[in-house]
Amino acid sequence: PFFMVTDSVISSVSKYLPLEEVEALYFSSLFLALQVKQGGLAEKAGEISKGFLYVNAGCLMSFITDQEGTDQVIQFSMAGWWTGDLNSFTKQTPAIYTTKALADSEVLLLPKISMDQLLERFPKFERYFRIIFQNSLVTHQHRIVQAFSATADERYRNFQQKYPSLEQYVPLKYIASYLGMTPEFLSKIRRRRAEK
Amino acid sequence: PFFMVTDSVISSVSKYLPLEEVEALYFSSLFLALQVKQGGLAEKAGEISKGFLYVNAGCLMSFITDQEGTDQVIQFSMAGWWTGDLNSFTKQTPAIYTTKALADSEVLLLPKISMDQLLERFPKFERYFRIIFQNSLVTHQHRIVQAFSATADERYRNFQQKYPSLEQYVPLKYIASYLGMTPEFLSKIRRRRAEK
DNA sequence: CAAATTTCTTAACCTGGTTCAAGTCGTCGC
DNA sequence: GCGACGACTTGAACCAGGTTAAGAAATTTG
Repeated sequence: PFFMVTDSVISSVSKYLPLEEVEALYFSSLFLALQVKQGGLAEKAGEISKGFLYVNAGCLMSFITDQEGTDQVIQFSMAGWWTGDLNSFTKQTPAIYTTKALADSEVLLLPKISMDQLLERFPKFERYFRIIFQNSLVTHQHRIVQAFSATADERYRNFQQKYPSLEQYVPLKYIASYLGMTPEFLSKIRRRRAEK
Repeated sequence: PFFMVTDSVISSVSKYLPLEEVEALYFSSLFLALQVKQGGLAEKAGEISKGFLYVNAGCLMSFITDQEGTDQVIQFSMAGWWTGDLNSFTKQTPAIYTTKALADSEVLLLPKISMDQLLERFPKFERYFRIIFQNSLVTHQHRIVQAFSATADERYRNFQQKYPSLEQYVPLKYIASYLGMTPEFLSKIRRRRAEK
């Protein structure tokens, strides 16, 4: 093919390791491209993860639905990020997260078996995933610190700074949930700010 | 030597990859064993991480000291766990966490250069760290969900269930901090429970 | 063992954030 | 083009958890 749907993942990997053409081709062949319409689901809570998800285009979010039926947003995933229920993927147990498209999106699905095969055949990819997970871990640690020590207002400010693009097309109620507050309170914060 | 201080890390690695003797020996040689007395520091905020830390014996905790001088506990680390300021280690920038021994402890320090050398010489170790980080990421995700959706009481319950051993020798005020509440409130929870 | 310091608890009061209920606005299907 | 639904806001009552200050236990120190 003259242009491939997997261009973006390949260049993401190439940032950390030089790839031979065979490796790149084999890697590419493992993915399944999925078109997910806005509002559509890439992964459902209760089902076993079909694969680790790379966001090629668009924007998704993962959330948990608790006993009372309220959604708790865990993360937003933009183009170039990996997403999905990592625990379900790793252990092939039912997922607790649902991953939903916030805009029409293209997702590349890397099935568990394929990833296992990849790592066996070309162990150098271990390095790529090691780095991805290591970086993600640092981000998660920061988020825990923030969750406990920052006020709702500070959390919102940091969010805006970190993801300026997101606010435009993600409904505020999801942002509120991601930041651990009610939509009503986020609304109050916004008004307080507008007044000054 | 007839018995080595690095036995425990090696067996941790062996859980995920079979090691040849040369590899094990080389790996062992990279560590620096540190004895840290109760209350002593393995790593200081403001200084650049001297290495990634493996807890061989004892128990430590990592915390941030904020502007007002209050400590916010990020994590406890028991024997067999890795700890330290991962961001400082990775990028060799000043640490924001301080890591302190809660009991007399033995810590194995793996300097950044040594880890880089290790991964270059024996790339199979990438796999070990990939798995370690991947698992840790799952744990961190769960903690974020909890931070936002569980009450103080629930968080304390989960903590007791997950780390039954810790409560005995960690001061309650640190547990309170780790769980994102004040020591006074934790005290209140404990009394409410005792009454029923 | 007594003094000093740290940890833990108690209680009164305060506040950031939630809940609930109502109302406005945009937008989408028909 | 209007009915209906979802997104956002407003306000009032309420509550989980924080703050402050003081005292009781426990632990360390001399």
